Amino acid sequence: MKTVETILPKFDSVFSIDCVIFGFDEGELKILLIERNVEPFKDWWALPGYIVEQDESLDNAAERILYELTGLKGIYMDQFYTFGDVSRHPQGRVITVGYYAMIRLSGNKDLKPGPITNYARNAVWTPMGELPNLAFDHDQIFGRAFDKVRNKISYQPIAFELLPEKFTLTQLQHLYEVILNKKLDKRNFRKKMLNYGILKELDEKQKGVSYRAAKLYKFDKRKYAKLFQKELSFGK
Amino acid sequence: MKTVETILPKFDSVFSIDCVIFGFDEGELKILLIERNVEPFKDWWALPGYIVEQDESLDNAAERILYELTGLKGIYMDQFYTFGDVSRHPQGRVITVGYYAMIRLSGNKDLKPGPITNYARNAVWTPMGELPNLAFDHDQIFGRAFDKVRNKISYQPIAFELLPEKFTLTQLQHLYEVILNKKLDKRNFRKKMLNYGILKELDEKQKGVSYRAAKLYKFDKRKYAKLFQKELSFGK
DNA sequence: AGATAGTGTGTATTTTTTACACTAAGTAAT
DNA sequence: ATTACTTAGTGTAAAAAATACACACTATCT
Repeated sequence: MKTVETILPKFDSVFSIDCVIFGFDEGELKILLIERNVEPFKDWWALPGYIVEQDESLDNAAERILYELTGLKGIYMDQFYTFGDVSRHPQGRVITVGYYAMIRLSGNKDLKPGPITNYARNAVWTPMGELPNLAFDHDQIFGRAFDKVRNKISYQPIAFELLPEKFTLTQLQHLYEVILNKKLDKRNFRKKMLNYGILKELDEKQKGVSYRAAKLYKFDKRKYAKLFQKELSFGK
Repeated sequence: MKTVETILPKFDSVFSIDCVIFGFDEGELKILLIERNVEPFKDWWALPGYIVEQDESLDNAAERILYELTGLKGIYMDQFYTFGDVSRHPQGRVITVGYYAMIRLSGNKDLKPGPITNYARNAVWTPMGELPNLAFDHDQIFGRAFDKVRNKISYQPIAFELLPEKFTLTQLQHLYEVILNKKLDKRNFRKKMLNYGILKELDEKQKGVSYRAAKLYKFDKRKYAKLFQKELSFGK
């Protein structure tokens, strides 16, 4: 640390955004990590993040960072916490605002691989079970993001952001199970989910599976909006 | 706004803390507001807040601001959101981290009146029903803090931070009613609250009331710690 | 034709939440 | 000491929500 500080210029105060970008693919929950190509923490894996420009709001900065990295716009993002320990960055005072985002990975044609900049050599969707130690306090940032998501999924329909537009109830249940880290009862899950009345049953079935194909459903935003006043409770 | 900008020096980027300080007294929920004595928004009411120093963490800064204003330490504080719109401060880019705090007002001997500095001419505990329009985006900040508290009180025992150490069940219920903004059933409330097993019944009774005195209770931190893994649900 | 793998469905039990009203205890006034 | 007043304190029944649990069906593959 000391060496780094003396080699690199010091700066005063900066704010940055760090993003925990969740993706769900083939039943697996992943997050997008970049491999740093600059000091400090060169060669470490880290959460994608960047300095907030003078003329952009925090929300815009988060969207911009996500766009630069994935080519996607209009993604669900949510601010969850701000990290401001004095020495969280070895080069100076950096206060960082944490955002998480949720992306449909399966069959998402718009999704570009992260552009390789001089600060990130690599961007990789990393399964939750295989996370390396991250640079700075990013382990802590990730932990808090995941806590927030786990909590939020229980009362807000954010799971749908991770699924393809048409999905089966089993896929939905698996996603809940992965995030909540517990098995749910199939019959009870379906009963509850269908009872909310926010799913639209389609006339279509799953394709390309070597067993009985399941019905496909869609999240019904209209119906959800109507129920919005009442807090729902999912997956508990 | 334009005038202010031209009179006062511009600065680049700063982060600040703004505090929503809740107090509960005689059945009334209040927040601590200061009356600004400097531009911009001179003479307006505002949330207490200040610039974060280079060498202090966000949490420390929040504690410091609270201490300077009330003389209290060790108060329950919680970060709830960070506000970063580009033009939220007319003089430059100020990103502000919102914290809320909870203080027992009734009989709190340590509580000093806020010191009058050159930036705040006055500090006043203002009942929730009588809030004026606030400076900057402080209305919005307050709103989010209150939402957070309303939500948090339903599953975490933060209400006790606002009550005196010894309190009656009716006082506790009133506090929930004020925060949740709805009447609760007396029998159901008591049943539920006592069932959690986190209250300790004392051998004492309320004094100085002109009617039958109620039993006093204490929040039992030990028992709560044991139950902590389970999420509790209060007041729903 | 049979093996395989996941789909889809109902009921009984327990737990939690809700609704609801009167008596008891202490204080204050006469 | 009687009375009026005000809040404390208590239980039960009904409704709603959560849980536990197992098997027949259907599509595909060989």
